[in-house]
Order: sequence, then structure tokens, then C-alpha cells
Amino acid sequence: MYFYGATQSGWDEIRTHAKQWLRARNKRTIEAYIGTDHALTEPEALTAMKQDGVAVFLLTCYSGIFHPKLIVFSSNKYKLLLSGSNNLTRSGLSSNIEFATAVKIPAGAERFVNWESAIHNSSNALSKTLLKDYEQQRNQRLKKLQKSNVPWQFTWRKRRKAAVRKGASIQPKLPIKLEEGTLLYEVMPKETGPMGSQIQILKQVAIGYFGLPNRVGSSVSISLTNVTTGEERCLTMTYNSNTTMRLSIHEASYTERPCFLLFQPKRKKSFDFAVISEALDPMQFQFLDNILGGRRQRKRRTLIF
DNA sequence: TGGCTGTGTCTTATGGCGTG
DNA sequence: CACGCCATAAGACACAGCCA
Repeated sequence: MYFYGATQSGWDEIRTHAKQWLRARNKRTIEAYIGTDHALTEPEALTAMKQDGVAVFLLTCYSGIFHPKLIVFSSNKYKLLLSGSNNLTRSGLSSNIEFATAVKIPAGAERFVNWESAIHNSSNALSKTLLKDYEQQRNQRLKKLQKSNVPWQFTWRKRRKAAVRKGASIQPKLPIKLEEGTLLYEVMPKETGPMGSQIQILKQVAIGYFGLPNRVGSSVSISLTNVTTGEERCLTMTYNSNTTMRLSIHEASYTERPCFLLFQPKRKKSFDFAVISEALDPMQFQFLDNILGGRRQRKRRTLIF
């Protein structure tokens, strides 16, 4: 496959099917040629693909922008080309308006074979060094973007927002159900941490919801599971001397904002959580935004159901 | 050649400070 | 009290040097 950009959530959309496809017959392989232009491709996606048995190549020697969105199924006789407008991203595979078409060509079709060969010659197999280098330059770029106050997402003002009427009874599908005990927490545009991963927790919420003892210096360890990715981790929340309490949620980085966090208690000091971002989940985001009153203020909005 | 150890670098998690 | 800027501790990782 050939993609201008690939994200972790995009690969998550197809990884189960890809792995099943690989296992179904002997000698099946997947090769992925991924672009790095505009820093859309997430290093985590490349690592995950490689771990799942995909031969990953990064485009390194070309002019212009590497822009294809193409999947090729090859057999001895034919090649089936699925070419479209979507990248290997969750929004491209699920929520965007995209177009794709399928074309069957003979396996030896000269012009396409030459194209594939040219792409292969313009790329390098993903190595630790290559990945690290891309990751570093991408992080620097994201930091610069944040510092320059340029919003990550550009949306034309004339564009109408996703329409979920206030008080609408139809609830969009959320990764975490809004039931008794669910915490809906707004992420501020410039929360702290190197990549904006640190979320400050309101005192009332830290004590009342996460079980932090009400005295300076006390701390609580909580286990967090991202219900979208399945990642589980243990984090510490401390009552700092300046009455701030924080959590490092790297999924709520600058690139995902504006966004909401949803928490649901599982066991004692153990919570499921999900990030609902406006860019990736516009309907869900709008729905939650409406619940909180529909207008972001200087202070964060939060609600325990 | 392989294992161990010390050192440096980078990333992530955590906490302090200034300010409104 | 809480938002946003920043610093730093802790841990992961890479790599060189040494020795068996």
C-alpha cells in the first residue's frame, strides 16, 4: 500500500483485518510505502505496522510531495488497485467524505510495474535510526506550531458546524457511555507539558472523583485504560503546594484539540478513558459540547453524570 | 564474540512559578 | 483557585569500553 499519511488510529481501523489476511494463506506479505510530508504520519503508526508484520518503507528520495492513497492486491495474474482520496487515518477511513475506486490490471502492466519500482527505489526500509530522526524533526515542528499560536486545524468560518440540536435525544455512539459516574472533562487549549500532554485536574474533581486525599503533598496512583487503543498505564496525581493536581494524558496533545476527555470508573482507583476530538469525532464532540452548554469559556467545563 | 557496566541522550511524567 | 509557562526528575535507550 502507498499512503501520503498514516496515523495510529488509522492503522487501528484495519490492523485486525490486515493481520487476519496475512494469516489466512502462506507467503502473504504486506508492504507499506508511507510519506512523511507535512508531518501527518505518526511515528507510533509506523512502529505498530512493523510490529504487526508489515514491511514498512519511508519515502526519502523524491521531489514534490508523496501523495498517493493506494492499496494494491497482487496475484500472479492480476493486480487489484484500490485508489482513493483517503489517507490511512481514522477520519479518512470512517468519518470524512472520501471517494475511492477499484481497477483490475494485468500483473505485468508495464507502466504500473515501473511506477512501483520507482517508488521502491525512492524509499528506505524503516529502521530505528530513520524512525528516530523523523520523530525528532516532527516533534520540533509540532512544538513550533504550538508556540506560534497557529491553530493545528484550519476550518473556514463559513463552514457550518456538525448539527446536533441542543437537547437532541439521539446520542451519537461514544467510546464511553454517559452513565452514572462518567466524568466529562474539557481540555484547555494550552494545557502544560512538552507536547501539551499534561492535564490539570480541578481540586474538587481530583479529591471527589479520583480519590486524592485533601492535603498538600498527598498523592494517589490511578490506573488508566484508553478504551480506543486498549493501552493501560498507571499515573500519579499529587496535591502540589500550589494547589494544582495534574495527569499526563499524551493522547490529548495539541494536535487533538479542541477535545474532551471522558472517564468512567472501573474499580477502585482504576478508570477507562477516551479522547473525543473535534477534528476526528465532530458529531460526538458537538454532542458533548452541547451537554456542557455549547460555548467554550475561559474556564474549563466539566460534568460528572 | 558475548556479557557487563558506566555514561550520555532523549522522552515522559511530574512539580514550581507567575499571574489573573 | 486554576491557567499557562517553564524546569526537572525519572526512566528508557543507545553506545562505547572493558573483560572473560
